[in-house]
Amino acid sequence: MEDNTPPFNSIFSIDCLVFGYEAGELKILLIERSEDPFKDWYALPGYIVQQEESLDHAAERTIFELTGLRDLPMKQFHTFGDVDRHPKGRVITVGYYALIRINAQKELRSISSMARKALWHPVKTLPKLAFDHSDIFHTGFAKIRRRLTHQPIAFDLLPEKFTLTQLQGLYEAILDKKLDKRNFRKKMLSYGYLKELVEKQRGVSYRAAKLYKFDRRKYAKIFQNEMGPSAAQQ
Amino acid sequence: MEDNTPPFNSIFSIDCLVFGYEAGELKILLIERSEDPFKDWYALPGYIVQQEESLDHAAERTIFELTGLRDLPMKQFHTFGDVDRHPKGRVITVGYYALIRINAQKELRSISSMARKALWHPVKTLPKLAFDHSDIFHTGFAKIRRRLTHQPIAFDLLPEKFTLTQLQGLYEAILDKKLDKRNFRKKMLSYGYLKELVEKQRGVSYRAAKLYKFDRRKYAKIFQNEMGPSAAQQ
DNA sequence: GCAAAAGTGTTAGTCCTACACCCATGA
DNA sequence: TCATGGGTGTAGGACTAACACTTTTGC
Repeated sequence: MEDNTPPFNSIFSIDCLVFGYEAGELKILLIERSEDPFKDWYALPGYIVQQEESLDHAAERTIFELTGLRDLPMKQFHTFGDVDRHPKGRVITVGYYALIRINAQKELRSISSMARKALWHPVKTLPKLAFDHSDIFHTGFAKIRRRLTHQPIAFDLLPEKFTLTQLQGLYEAILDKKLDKRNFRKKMLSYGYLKELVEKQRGVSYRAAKLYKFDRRKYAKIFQNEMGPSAAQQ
Repeated sequence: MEDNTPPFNSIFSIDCLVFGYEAGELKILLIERSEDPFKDWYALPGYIVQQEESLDHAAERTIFELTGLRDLPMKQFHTFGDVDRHPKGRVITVGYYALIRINAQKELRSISSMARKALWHPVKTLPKLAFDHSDIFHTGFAKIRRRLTHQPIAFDLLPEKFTLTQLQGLYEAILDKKLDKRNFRKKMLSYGYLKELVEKQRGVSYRAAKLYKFDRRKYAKIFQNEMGPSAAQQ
């Protein structure tokens, strides 16, 4: 790692875990760094927080600039402040996560001059990341896994209309274990916030499955007290 | 609020929620500010994070300087970074909490020149706090309430030896609701991490209750997977 | 002996888990 | 007609919630 830029004093930044789900796999958005330190390494997309900008805003801006998506429910999960986490100076970073629908059509933009490109990478086979980004990933992913059981965050990853089997596949990908089909369906439907559509799956060479929608309105009514991150945005 | 000190640029700080339990009440450590802004207001004890100091270290230092207690399990819970949360400049602050045993003998020291004194204040009747400290309090307290049901954090607040009724009183103080005596005892004992002592309560004018200890070793064995904050320190 | 808290079981309802077969569809 | 996933019910065990009386102790 060569480095000839001058050192700096304290700054803060945000780093984002952006999860997506594609081809039955859970993926995360990474950038490939084009500058030292950690030139050519993969890293989490991150940004320095600007003087007149809240943390939440910085996180949303990062996602927007990478994916073109606005108003995503970004959630803070932990702040990393070890003295030596950045070789060039003191950087305290706030970890955020978002769960989004991958839009295969839309091209990813590089987030800054530091990044050669951005890409979706399966979480199952993540390489070592720059800085302490591997730690950040593990901390955040563990949090999401715990949250999944209590809050309806999975729907942010799926297309608007989905089958119960797709939903189950997603749960299995996040929790990394097989679930029982009958129990899973019973439980999901018992929550009462899935809306069954008349529309069915099309273009499959087997019995077409019913499609469902996540009904935010119903969810909010049912769980008025313990608001989930998805519900929080309305 | 008068203020004639010069403004500053970005700095980071930590603010601590230090909980204690005394006389059947849940209390929190506050300082009374002796300087503008928010002169004479109550505030959370907080500190600026020094250049060569990790966030965790700054939090532990704060507690040590106020209470003389070392090596407490300080836990980060959220970071607050709104642009205008401090009238004198940009201050991003990381919220930490700790649960400790109040030692009535030991006098509290003021944490800095900014604070006239430090005191234990019941959480039930908290006044408005300086800056956004009321928000910080509510966010952190909500987190602890949720955590209490899953993790054995209550024992940090009690004396080493305690009765089941004392333990129940503490749970009731934190959750702010009455619990059923028989069910509470059954459940607590079923966890298997309470050690019954031969020693009994003394000096009470009614049937003396059995004393118990929280057995960290047993707890760690039973819940090797999902480590709690108390277990984390060994 | 009285006041005050300690201590103790059972029942009904709910939730969780494990488990296997027939159905509808397109190729 | 076959391959593929879609869709369905039950029974046993575990956990939860509700509920009231007797025991021990110090004064």
